[in-house]
Amino acid sequence: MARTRRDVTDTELSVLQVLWDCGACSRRHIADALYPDGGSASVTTVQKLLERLEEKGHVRRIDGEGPITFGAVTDREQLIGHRLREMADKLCGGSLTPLLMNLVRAKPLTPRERQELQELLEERNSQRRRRTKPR
Amino acid sequence: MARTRRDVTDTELSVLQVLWDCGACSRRHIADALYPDGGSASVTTVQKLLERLEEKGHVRRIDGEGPITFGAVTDREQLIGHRLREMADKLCGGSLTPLLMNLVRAKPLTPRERQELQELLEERNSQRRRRTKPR
DNA sequence: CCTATCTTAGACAAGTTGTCTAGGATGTCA
DNA sequence: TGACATCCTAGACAACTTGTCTAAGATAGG
Repeated sequence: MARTRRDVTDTELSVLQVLWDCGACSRRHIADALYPDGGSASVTTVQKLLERLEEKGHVRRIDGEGPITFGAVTDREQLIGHRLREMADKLCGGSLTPLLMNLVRAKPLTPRERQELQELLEERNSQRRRRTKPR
Repeated sequence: MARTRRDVTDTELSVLQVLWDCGACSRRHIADALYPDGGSASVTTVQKLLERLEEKGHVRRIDGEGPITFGAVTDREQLIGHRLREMADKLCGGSLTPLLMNLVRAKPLTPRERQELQELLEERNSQRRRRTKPR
C-alpha cells in the first residue's frame, strides 16, 4: 500500500531539470540527455515520465511542426516553494518560521549571502511600514 | 518499482510526533493516541511502524520494567535539517542559500520574527569576525 | 511499397507501505 | 492450577507506486 505519491519523483525531477536547462524540447532530446547510451526504449521511458509530469501539472506539451515538444510549467523556485510549504505543513503545523530559523542556524553564511539577506529583510521592513495589510 | 524509500513516511511521522509530544512511551500508548477507536490490531500496526523507524535510526527501544517503551532518537529540528539538506542536494546542487532566499521572499514575516532573524544574523556576523575559518 | 521515426497504450516486476493474522510468552487472579 | 489478559514477535497481504519495456498504429520520405 504505497499510498502517498510523491509530488515529483527523483527520475521525474531529472526530466524537469533537462527542461529547466534546455527549455522546451522533444522526448528524444531528453532521452539522449538522460540516457546517453540508452536504446530505443529510453524514449518511451521518458515519455511515460513526461506523461506523469503532465498529469501532475508540472509539464505541458507543445504541438507544432516537427516532433512534439514539452515545456516545464513549474520552475525550480516554485517546486522549492511547494516543498518547503509541504514540509512546514507536516512538520511545523504550517509555519515556515522554524524552517527559516533552522537554515540560518545551520548554514555558514558567506558575507555576500549575509548582505543579500540583510537587504531582503530591510526591503521587507520598509514595505511593511508603507503598506496596509493587503485585502 | 517504488525504489526510493522515504526517510520517514507520513504515518511513521505521526508516530514520531507522539514520541516528541509525550516522550518515550509504550506501543499501546501510541496506538491509543493515533487510533482512538482502533481495535487490537492497531497495536501491532504501531509496532511495525516503530520497527521500521528503529531500522532507520529514528527511534530506540528502552527495556525496563513494565512494557517496553520507545523513544525518539531524532528530534524535530534534526528531521527538518535533514530534509532541508536533502532538498538542497536534489534541487540546488547542495546549496542551502536558494532555500533560504525562497523562504525570506515567500514568507510574510511578523515584526517579532524579523527581529529574531536580525539577531541571529548579527550573532553570526560577530562569530565570523572572531573566528578563522574552521579546518 | 519500404523504411524510419513519432506516438500511444498498456504490461510488467520490483519495491514500498499500512494493516492484519497467528501464535508464543508472561503475568495475574480467582 | 487453570483461565484470561496483556505483551511481544514474525510474517502474510493487498494496494499502490515507479521505472522500464513491448507492441502496434500513424505518418512522412524516398
